[in-house]
Amino acid sequence: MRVREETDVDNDDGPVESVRRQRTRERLIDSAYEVFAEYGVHAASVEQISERAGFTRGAFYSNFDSKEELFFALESRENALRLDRLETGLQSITPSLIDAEGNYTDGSLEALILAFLDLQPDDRRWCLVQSEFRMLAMRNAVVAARYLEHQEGAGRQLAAWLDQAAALAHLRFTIPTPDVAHIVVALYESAIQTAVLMDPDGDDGSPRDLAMRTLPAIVNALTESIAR
Amino acid sequence: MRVREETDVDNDDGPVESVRRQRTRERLIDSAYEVFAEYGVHAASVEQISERAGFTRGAFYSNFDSKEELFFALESRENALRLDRLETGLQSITPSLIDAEGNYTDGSLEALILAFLDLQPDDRRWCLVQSEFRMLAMRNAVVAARYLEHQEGAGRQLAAWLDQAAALAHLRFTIPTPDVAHIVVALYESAIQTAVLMDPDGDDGSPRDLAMRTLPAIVNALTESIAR
DNA sequence: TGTATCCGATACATGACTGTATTGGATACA
DNA sequence: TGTATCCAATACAGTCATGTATCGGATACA
Repeated sequence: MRVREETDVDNDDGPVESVRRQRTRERLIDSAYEVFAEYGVHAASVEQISERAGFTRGAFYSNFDSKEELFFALESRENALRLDRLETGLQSITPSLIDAEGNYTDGSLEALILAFLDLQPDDRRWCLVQSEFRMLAMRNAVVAARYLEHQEGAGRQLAAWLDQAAALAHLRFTIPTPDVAHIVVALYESAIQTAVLMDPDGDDGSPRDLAMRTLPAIVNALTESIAR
Repeated sequence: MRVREETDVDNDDGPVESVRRQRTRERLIDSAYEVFAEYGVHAASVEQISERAGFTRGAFYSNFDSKEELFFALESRENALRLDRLETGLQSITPSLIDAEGNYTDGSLEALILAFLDLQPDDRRWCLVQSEFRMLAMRNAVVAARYLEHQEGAGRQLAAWLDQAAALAHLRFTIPTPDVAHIVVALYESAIQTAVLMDPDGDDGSPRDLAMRTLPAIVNALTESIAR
């Protein structure tokens, strides 16, 4: 039976996990991120992933039961990270809507949308991995539930922020805010995908033109000012 | 050397092709449509595809060089078919914008958008296969060129129709029409994907709610009436 | 009906990936 | 420094898919 080591860290999932083991897992997940993006989940082999992480398959099977489990671990880690970033990012750009005297700056909702778009690191890798996850979800109800849950979480967060920003600007949306959030997300994702398609090697964040051009216009068109 | 048979059909690609061979190819493509949608291009095996078509792998390798070639043949066939359907569909719904006396019916642009959405057979299978193709394209520049070419073709067609419909209704778009077309396509595809995610087995065409709800509102918000 | 050609079926060789069972080096701690 | 435990490396067996080379039945046509 395993005896607890002093360096062990108990973070509530599973009984106990050594730091060494945690590091190995992290490196495997990092590697999986690259390999999955490059070849796809199905085409990637356990050996490729292990090798790129500097291990053999032995290490892999000592830490994960299957390639799919590793993929889910990758998704969990990245989703949590991005949700965090979204939250802090939205908080950081909201204040720019009102100036020092507490007056809202007219027409700046569009500017906020642009700021929001700039928050998103449009990582080619993330787009690919996310697309893989969506495909998996479209064929498996359990995975779909996971996918939709995260998607809705992000959507709610964005909707809440949109409501707050609109209120500050004395505006209101002419369609339900959650729908606006969905539109923003859908157009943003479509734009990222198109960017990846047009420039498969580009890691620069520039070619999100479509979303940058159209989203502010749409959001603007979908608001009306509140009589106060 | 092959001697031309009377039943042969020469349709300009490749020298000559017997009807028997054509039928075999069609059946293999039909089968591939199902199997690719069910398991994905990579997970599907040549044997699965051949078997479901009622052949062995011998037939497959006699007709295609690789699984990928078969996939491209499938895409070509379906893309052509759908582009055709889109064209005739758009033509058939435009006249409903003006009544017998030649007067345009007010506010019916939204109705046309709804009619357009109803045109699209939101096939779960097609969504899956198309997603597979997009993924392949995101990893391969040659495939990407193919994908974008078709996408732009459909976009141009839709944009032209939007312009025509707007003109009949004495409206104009406040952003470039191609952008409007992109928005329509992006939101529509997003809605289909969500529908597949929420109901993996459903073949009924109902849950495109998001697109149905929001697109008319967006298109309406992005138009202004022309002074005449 | 006879025969040449076509085309799909069959058999085989090969390679790749998986998962497990075991080993040996590294690590933590007295 | 000694020792128990851990964890990744290694070796191995088994499965599955691929692609090719060959065979034999079906088809077209005289």
